[in-house]
Amino acid sequence: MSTTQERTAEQDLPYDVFSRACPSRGTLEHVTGRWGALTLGALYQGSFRFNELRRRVDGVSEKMLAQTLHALERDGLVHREAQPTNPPRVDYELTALGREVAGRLLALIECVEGRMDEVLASRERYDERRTPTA
Amino acid sequence: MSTTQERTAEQDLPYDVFSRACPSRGTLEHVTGRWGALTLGALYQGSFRFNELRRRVDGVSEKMLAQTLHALERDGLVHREAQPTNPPRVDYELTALGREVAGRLLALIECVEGRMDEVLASRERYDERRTPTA
DNA sequence: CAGAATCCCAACTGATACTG
DNA sequence: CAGTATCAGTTGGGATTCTG
Repeated sequence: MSTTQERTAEQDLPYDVFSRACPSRGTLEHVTGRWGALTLGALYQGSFRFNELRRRVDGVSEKMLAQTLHALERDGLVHREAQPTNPPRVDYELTALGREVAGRLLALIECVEGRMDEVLASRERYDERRTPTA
Repeated sequence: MSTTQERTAEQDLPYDVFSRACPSRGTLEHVTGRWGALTLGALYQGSFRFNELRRRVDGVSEKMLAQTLHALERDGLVHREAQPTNPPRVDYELTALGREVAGRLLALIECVEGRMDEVLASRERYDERRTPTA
């Protein structure tokens, strides 16, 4: 083990997502994953029931939404409020922490959406360049 | 077209990532995907060669890094500068667009990293609650 | 060094069906 | 309504090998 601690002079946060073993990687994936991101984005608008969310997040399956909500709840980003009525009613909403994270996420999403024209144009150029002219 | 435009009072961007068919979803996934996010984050620090990036993004395989860089280059977020020398030298850096996106992404990453203690605490509480006391 | 190509397993994902 | 359980198809992703 001659591994010298190659500190890359970034910052001194206790967690470093660039490191393979950091737990923040897992959370980041829950947040940025396909359904995690959209779910957080949807919940930024308010409180919703399970099937309301399913409709808002177009294309998500029951299974994936449940799984996503579990992960986000476990990470403390989403609060699950279940009423023991019949039929059952369960509401999901962001926690304070979740709202913070979702805010940054929304900023990112809006940034990407706002620049999609550039992205699409770039793609065309890229594909053209590679297309065999023959 | 009897579909009533349920405008959820969001904004009038031409792209809506919440919609299944929107191309912004794909780009968002390139950006937020496991390796996409870390790669953009790493490139925010400067220009790097292929293997330098591999070292910075701990755990990424050659294949995934190449694949990730292709997608980001195609989307116009990363610029690839290849010098026809021998041995070859290729540098990757963010485009102006890429820098913008990466900036928001970094804000998100730092937010998550800075709150990991809360996340970890939440996880413990959650797991405890579910653990059969038996 | 910078990558492309191949192989292959594991994980993600989506229907479907079922339960409280 | 709010999920869980199961199964099958697709993709993700790592290790290895090969090329310019």
